[in-house]
Amino acid sequence: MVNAQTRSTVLRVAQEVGYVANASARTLRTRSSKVLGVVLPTLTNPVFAECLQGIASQAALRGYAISPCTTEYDHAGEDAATTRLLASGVDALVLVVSNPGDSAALARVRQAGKPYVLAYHHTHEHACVGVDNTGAVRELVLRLAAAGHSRIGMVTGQLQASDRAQQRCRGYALGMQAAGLSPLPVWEVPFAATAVQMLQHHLAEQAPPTAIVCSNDLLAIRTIRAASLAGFSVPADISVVGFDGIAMAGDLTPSLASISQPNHDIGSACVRLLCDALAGKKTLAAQESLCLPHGWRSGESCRL
Amino acid sequence: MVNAQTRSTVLRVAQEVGYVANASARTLRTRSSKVLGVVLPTLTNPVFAECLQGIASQAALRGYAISPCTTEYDHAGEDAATTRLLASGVDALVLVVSNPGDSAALARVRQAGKPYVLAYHHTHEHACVGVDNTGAVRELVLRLAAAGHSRIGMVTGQLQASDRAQQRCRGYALGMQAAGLSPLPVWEVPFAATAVQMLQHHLAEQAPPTAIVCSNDLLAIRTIRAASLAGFSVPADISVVGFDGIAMAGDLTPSLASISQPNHDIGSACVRLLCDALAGKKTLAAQESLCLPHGWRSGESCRL
DNA sequence: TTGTATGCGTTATCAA
DNA sequence: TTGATAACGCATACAA
Repeated sequence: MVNAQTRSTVLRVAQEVGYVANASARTLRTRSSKVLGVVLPTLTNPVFAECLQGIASQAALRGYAISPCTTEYDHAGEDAATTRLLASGVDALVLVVSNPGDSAALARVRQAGKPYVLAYHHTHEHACVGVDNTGAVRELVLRLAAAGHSRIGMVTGQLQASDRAQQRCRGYALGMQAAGLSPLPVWEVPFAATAVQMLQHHLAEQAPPTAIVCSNDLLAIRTIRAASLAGFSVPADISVVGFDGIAMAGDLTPSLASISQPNHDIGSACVRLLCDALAGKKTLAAQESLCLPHGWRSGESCRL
Repeated sequence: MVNAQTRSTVLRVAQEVGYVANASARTLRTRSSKVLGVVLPTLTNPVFAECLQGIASQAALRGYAISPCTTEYDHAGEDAATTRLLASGVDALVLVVSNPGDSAALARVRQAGKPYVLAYHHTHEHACVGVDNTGAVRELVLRLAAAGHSRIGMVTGQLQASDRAQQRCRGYALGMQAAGLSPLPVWEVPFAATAVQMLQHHLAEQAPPTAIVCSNDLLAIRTIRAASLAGFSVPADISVVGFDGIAMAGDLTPSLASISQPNHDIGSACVRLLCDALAGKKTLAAQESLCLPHGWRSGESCRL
């Protein structure tokens, strides 16, 4: 309700003097920052970087800025990141935590009363967007078994640092059971570079697996390296499969076979849920959770 | 200047009611947000993710939060990111742009009068923290020549999207000249997945190079794939060297040889410069620029 | 359609 | 050492 004449004049002058609205003042007054907080374990794992791209582009579409924070897989880091974001006045949060069950950070967010959604998780206690980790691995193990593999192994990162890893290991156990095979002990390795040595050591066992399922792509890359160092050829001696479907997988040699997650879509779906909730001034219910379909990215690392 | 008694009471009550200072109000009043803006091309290239880690940890140490933004190597993206960060009230900026020479974003920052520093760049017009791109490649080419390579090629991403790439190509030219070799035409490929096909096509030429220098590690990974698809063995037929020294390089098979940059340190050095400038209420001069030493990460991909 | 006053939560200034 | 008051820049409600 302003004269077109006046409007254009104001706009022109604003342009001329390079006026930009002060976000802090606006936030203070409106009690809404138009910023979404994002809590991720790390950005050096491309999975999360890809997801963040999805978050960023969708947020931009809906007129929101984002504020990403990493926890480095650390419990205290999760807490620090959430506290900081909450204090900075974000309107809502996307989180990837170690374990939603015992997360102090999550409790804090919940208490703050802001809408939030967990990415990559899968629990009935919170609104989540992810894939069926357990089902995906179970299905893969069955396919490997059908292809003739009987000694199928599993490699995972530190289980306590990720409920996703736990679910994937569960899928391994279920798959082996369904295939009538006896599961091998899961190889749990640290995130550090020592993982390769450790895997190499495991592979030196008599009768190593002929197929190895890894709980993420970065681990799969290290498993391939360990196999190579141990004198095995991939996939001739050992098939290796990852989980995540990071973009780089297809550029590796051998190309990496992987259960792929729609990382970009997981991110954008999270933002969509949050923005819809914010638009309706509602908080997000666990019922709103989305289980997105996983895919299969075939690759030379796996004989199937 | 407050009674210790009063102080503790206030602190206790604040704790009890879960008081957290409102960042927007504080920023509005003090005209200082204690936030550093970070403008990066992308986070799906691990180089920048690693650098961001360095930025984040150093910033935390100095009591600053960070606000990262990606441009996706887009000129308009640079502009949008900078505008947004400036409006959001950051105290200073770390930037990685396509080309400092013609960057509208940089002009904007400069005009805003906030301290800023360019990461990975190397120019006398601005405060920079980076490595000697040209010298590093030149030196490598000489070493390759000394090892008996005479057909040495160069692969780069889109030159206009990165002055670093331009400087590295220049290093290639200088190195070939110094070695008394005639430089081959530089292979410039897009960031897209079609890069592999393109490289494969190039490699099908009669007498392909026996050594290829790539302007970054992601390209080197694709070059190795292209070589493999074209029927060449790395490094038996072709040696491949990257640039960046991303952490993952050592986990690949073959492990990737690379000119390594101290990505973490580049990030933390940027923050150190900015915080010192902020503490002294000064702006940053180009004289403050830092040229950090590059390294050589040997790897199986290169016969040297 | 335009102008004016008030308050968001904090810090800084000044008086007590 | 403490308490009261103004101002940061914006949005809103209301008056003109």
